[in-house]
Amino acid sequence: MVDDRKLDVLRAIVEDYVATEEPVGSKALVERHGLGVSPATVRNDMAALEDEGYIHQPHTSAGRVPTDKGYRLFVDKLATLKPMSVAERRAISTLLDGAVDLDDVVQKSVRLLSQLTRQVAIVQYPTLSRSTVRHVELVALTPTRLMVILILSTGRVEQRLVELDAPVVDTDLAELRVAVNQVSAGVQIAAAAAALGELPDAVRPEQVDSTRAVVGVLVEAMSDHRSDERVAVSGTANLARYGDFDTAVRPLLEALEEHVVLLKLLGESGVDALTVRIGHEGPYSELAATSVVATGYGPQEFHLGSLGVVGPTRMDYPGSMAAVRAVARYVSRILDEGNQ
Amino acid sequence: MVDDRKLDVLRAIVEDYVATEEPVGSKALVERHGLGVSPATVRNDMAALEDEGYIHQPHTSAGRVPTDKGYRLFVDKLATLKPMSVAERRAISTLLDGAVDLDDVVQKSVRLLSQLTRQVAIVQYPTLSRSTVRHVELVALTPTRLMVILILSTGRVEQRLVELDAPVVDTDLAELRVAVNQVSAGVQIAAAAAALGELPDAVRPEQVDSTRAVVGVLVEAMSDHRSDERVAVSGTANLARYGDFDTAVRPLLEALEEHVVLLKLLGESGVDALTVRIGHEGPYSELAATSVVATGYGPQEFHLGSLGVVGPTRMDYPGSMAAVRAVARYVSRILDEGNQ
DNA sequence: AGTTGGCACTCCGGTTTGACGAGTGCCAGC
DNA sequence: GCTGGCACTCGTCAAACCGGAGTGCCAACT
Repeated sequence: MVDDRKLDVLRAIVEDYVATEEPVGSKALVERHGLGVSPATVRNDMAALEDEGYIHQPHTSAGRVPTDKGYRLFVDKLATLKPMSVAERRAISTLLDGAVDLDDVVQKSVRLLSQLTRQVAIVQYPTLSRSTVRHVELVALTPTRLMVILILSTGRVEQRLVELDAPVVDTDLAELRVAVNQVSAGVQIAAAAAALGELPDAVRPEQVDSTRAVVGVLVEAMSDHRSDERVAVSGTANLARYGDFDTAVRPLLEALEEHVVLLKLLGESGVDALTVRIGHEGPYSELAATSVVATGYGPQEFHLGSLGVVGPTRMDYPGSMAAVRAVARYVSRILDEGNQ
Repeated sequence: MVDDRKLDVLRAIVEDYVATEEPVGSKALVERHGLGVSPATVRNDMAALEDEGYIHQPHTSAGRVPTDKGYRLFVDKLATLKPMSVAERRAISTLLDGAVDLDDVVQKSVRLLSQLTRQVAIVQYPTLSRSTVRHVELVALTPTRLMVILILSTGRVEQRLVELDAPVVDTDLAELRVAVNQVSAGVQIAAAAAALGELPDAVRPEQVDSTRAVVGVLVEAMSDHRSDERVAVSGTANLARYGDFDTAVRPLLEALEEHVVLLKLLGESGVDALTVRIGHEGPYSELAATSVVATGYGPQEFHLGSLGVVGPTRMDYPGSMAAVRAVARYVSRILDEGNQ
C-alpha cells in the first residue's frame, strides 16, 4: 500500500499512457523508465495496483490504463507542477499587459490558456455581484431618451437606454446624476440597488418620474446576473485530437454551448487554490471521460471568477495545473492594477 | 440541358442526399418521389447530369451525389425558400425583443440562428468604422484618472482609462467634455478622429496636456478595428452530426477559432442579399467540404455587419437561407429601433 | 425518338477466418 | 522477495469471401 516502488510504477503508467494514449505493458515500462527491476516484478506490482483499483486493463492481455482513482492518487501525491519556461512566462506577461480593457483581458487569457495547455480553456467573466459601484453616468441622447452607464469597480461597464415620458432639462439631469452617485458610488451593488430603490421618494415631485425610470434600469442592471453567467471559451479545435468522438468529444461540445454547465464545471475554487476534478468526480455523468483543472482568480484573495481547462481524463495534469495557476495569477495581478 | 425532368431528377437527388446522407440510386429515387417514369429512364438522365458535371458517383455501382456545381444549380434555379413557421417567427421576435443591449442582441441572434438551422451560426458584431459618434463622456474616477466613454450610433460603447500627469478640476473637465463633443458628436468616426486630432491646438495652454491624453485614447479607440473583428459563434455542437471528422469537422473547428477567417468566410454581402458559397467556391481550400449561407444586416440598407451559418456542402439550403434572412431582418429592425 | 425491361458486370461493405504477437499469471528456483 | 520461464488468452490485422445495390448497355416496345 505504501510501497514506494508501486507508486513509481503508477506514476510511470500515468506518464506513459498520457504520452502514448495506449495501454502500457510491463515490458515497455521497465525499458522507458529506469526502474531497475524486471518486468515480472513490475507485473506483480501491477496486479496489486489493479486489486486496489488504481489501474485497470481493458481486456485480458492488454496493457494497463489508469483509473480515475489512479489519476487522483497521481495528482495528489505523485505530481509536481511542471514549471513554466521563461518563454512561456514572458508570453503571458507581454500578452496580458497589452490588454486594453476588461473584455480584452478575458479574451486574451482564454486564448492564451488554450494555447499553453493545448486543451479547451474556459474563463468566467468577473462576477458582478461582489463588485462595488464606481460611478453612474447619465447622458441625454435626446430630451426624452437617456443613456444610463454603470461603471463597476471591476472595470465592467453596463449601459442601458431609458425612454422618458416627459423631456428633462440639463440642470435636472445634473441634479439626478449627483443624487444617484451619492447613494451608490463606492457601495456594493446589492446595497446600492437597495439604496437606489428609496431614491424616488426623496426627490422633488417633478423629478419623481424620471428618477423612477433611471433607478428602474439601474436596479435591473445591478440585479441582472446574466453577466455572471458569461464565459469565454477557446481551443475547441484541440478537441480534434481526442480519440473517441462519441463518448468524449460530442458531450463536451454540447456542454461548451451551455454556459451554465460550464460554470458548474469550473466550480468555485478559492483564489490560488487549484481544483482538479477527474472524470466521474464531476457533476455530469455524460462527462465521465473529461477532467477539469480550475482555479479562482481575483485581486488579493477576493474571488471574482474562475478559469480553467477541460480535457480528457488522460491529460497532462502537471502541465495544465501549472498553466492554469500562472494565468490566474497574472489575471489577478492585472485586475488589481487596473483597480489601483 | 434545359430538360425539365432532368432538373427534377437533380432536385430529387439533392433533397434525398441531404436527408439520408447516402448516395442515391435510381430505384430509390423513383420510389420516393413520384417521378412517373422507370428507373432506367432516370438512369439515362443521371448519366447526362454526370456528363455535365452536376452529379458524381463516388465509385462504380454506387448511387449519385451532387457536386458543388449541382448544389449551385439547385440553389440558383431549383430551391424555393422554406417559409418559417409561425412558431419560429414568434420565437425570433419574442427572443430578440427581449434583448437589453447590443451585446445581448448579437448573442441571442447567434444562438437562435444555430438552433433554427441546427448548424454553426456566426454573427459579426456591428462594425465600428461606418458608425457615427453619438456622445463622449468623461468621468473623473480620481483627480488624475479619467474614464473615457465613447458611445456610438450603433449602440456600441467603448471605454478607456486615462492617467493624467496633473490633476484636473471639475470645471476644466466640463469644458473639455463640451469641446470634445462639439467636434465629434454626430460625425462619422473617421472624420471625428481627424477633427479630434486638431483639438489640442485649440484649447487653453493649461488644458493642452489633459486634452492630448483624452484625445489620444479616443482616437486610438476609434481607429481600433479590433472590435471590427469580433464575431459570435454558436452551435459548434452541431458539428457532431457531421460524418467525416478529419475532412469536415477538424478544419472547421480550427477556422472557428480564427475570427479573421470567419469574417472572410461571411464575406460582405449587402443587406438583404443572400450569399451562398458552396464548397470550393469559398476562399479556403481546407474548407472545400463546407458551405456558407450569409447575408448583411443593418438598418435601411446600411451595412453594419454580416451573419450566417456554415455547414457541410450537404446541407438544407432552403431552410438555412430562410432562417438567415429572417434573423437578419429582425436584427436590422432592432438596430433601427434602438437608434430611433 | 424516347422509354422500358432485362442482363451481365462492377465494386463496396460487412463478415469470417486464421496467424501473429503483446501481455499476462503463475510457478519454481535463486 | 525477486527473477526467468512458460503456457495461455485475446485483441488486432490482413486476406479471403460473399451478398447486394447499382450501373451501363442493348434490344424491344410505344
